[in-house]
Amino acid sequence: MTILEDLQWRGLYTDCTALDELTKRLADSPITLYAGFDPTADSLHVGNLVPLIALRRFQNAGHRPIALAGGATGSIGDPSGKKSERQLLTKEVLDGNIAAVRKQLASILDFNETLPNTAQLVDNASWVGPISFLDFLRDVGKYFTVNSMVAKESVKSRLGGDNEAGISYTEFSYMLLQGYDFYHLNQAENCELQIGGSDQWGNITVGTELTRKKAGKTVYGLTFPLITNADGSKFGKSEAGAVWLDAKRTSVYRFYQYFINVDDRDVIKFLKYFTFLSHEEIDAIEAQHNENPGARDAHRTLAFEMTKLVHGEEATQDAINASKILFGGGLDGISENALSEVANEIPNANVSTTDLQGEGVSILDALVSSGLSASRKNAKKDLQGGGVNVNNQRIQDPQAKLTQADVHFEKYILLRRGKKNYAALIVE
RNA sequence: GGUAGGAUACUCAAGCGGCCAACGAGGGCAGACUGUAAAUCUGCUGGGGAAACCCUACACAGGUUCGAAUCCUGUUCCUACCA
Repeated sequence: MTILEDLQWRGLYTDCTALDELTKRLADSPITLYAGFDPTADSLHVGNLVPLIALRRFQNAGHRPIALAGGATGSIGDPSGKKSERQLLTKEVLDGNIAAVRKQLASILDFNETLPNTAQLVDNASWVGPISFLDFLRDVGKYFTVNSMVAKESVKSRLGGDNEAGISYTEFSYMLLQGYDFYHLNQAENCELQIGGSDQWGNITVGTELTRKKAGKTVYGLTFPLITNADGSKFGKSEAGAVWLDAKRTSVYRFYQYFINVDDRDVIKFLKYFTFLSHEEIDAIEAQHNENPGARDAHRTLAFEMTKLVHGEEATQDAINASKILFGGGLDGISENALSEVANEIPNANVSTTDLQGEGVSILDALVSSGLSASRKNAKKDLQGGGVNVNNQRIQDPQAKLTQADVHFEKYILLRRGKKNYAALIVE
């Protein structure tokens, strides 16, 4: 099965600039391809994984992937899929973001230099930066009519009668920069294919056009569908915000839990999108899932594979162990080791022994300091609604105090809000 | 530049000078049912307080009034029509 057939089977194919030609080209010999990542934050999030993993799929198939960190394009702001103008990032923020994102790109792709198709990281600021505005207008701008640019979806949606948000000249120019990247990579690295989400179609075709017009060469564009959740919510967002790849922003435990909680209707789709499992393996999981969805085997596999890919095997095992304990029943008979492991995986806060003695610590304060509730007021409502558990026992009295009696192994108190939000108080 | 209209909580959106911490919808959170799923039903959704109640909020700054999200003045920003 070819790489394109694999992508199609996985539902990762939306469009291609010239499918038949690309199919032939890929069959012919290894190709160099790239995908771009704009450093809009100091970490990638799970939504960025599709193109990144796709690069890896190509690499596994013998092709040479280039991950582009958009130091230049990121400073402009991509209008694609945005309803309004974006806030520009400062140079310092951008530099910090690029450094952080680079590391994450590097963890998914194989940078082993002994490979003939070792991955490569580039920053478009290195070639866009030196170009003068005048040169850019003459060498790139000249190849495009405003008419065709205005017709792109990313621009059109900002010009429509109802949407008066408008678009700045800066963001309008974004597509030219991205198009120039493709041309540059074709010249410098013989890159012949750009991949990206379907919202990137317009930007990608600017690149294929520019390369054809300027260099007389045919290069290809390939897009994936945008990931959607069955319930209409945004993929990659949890109640705590985006699900980041950086463990400091989204703990490994939370990352694992995000995938455990995926809607049944999405789980097989996501296995295809995100994992490197074979078709046979996925088919088997799907059969099992349809047979007995309550077993949640598909979810467990998805969460395991994803967490392992991003955070490594060891951290994943810790997250799984913590999940087993927290969702496996009561705390009775739990060992000190197990509890301590759990306490370190989930959000935690400290309390002092002296505070627990005598009067004790107000349950409300504990909920707030552990981050489970936004305010005392809120904590009270959670409490009265029956959503708060201490050591897995429901507490409803807002006056309740935590004392030494609640402490396990002289060190831990386990708090829970709702069904799945845990936090640990660590006594010191 | 002229004229008219608008700015309300996460979003949309209602709001008679007192009964407005502000209708309703969506979203979110929680409870029940479940499988850490979906659907459904119920409650909650500014902060402090055990509570009575207090504080902060309806673009910003002032004013009228016993009392303002609601009336007046100025400012800023948006929108439509005209130029």
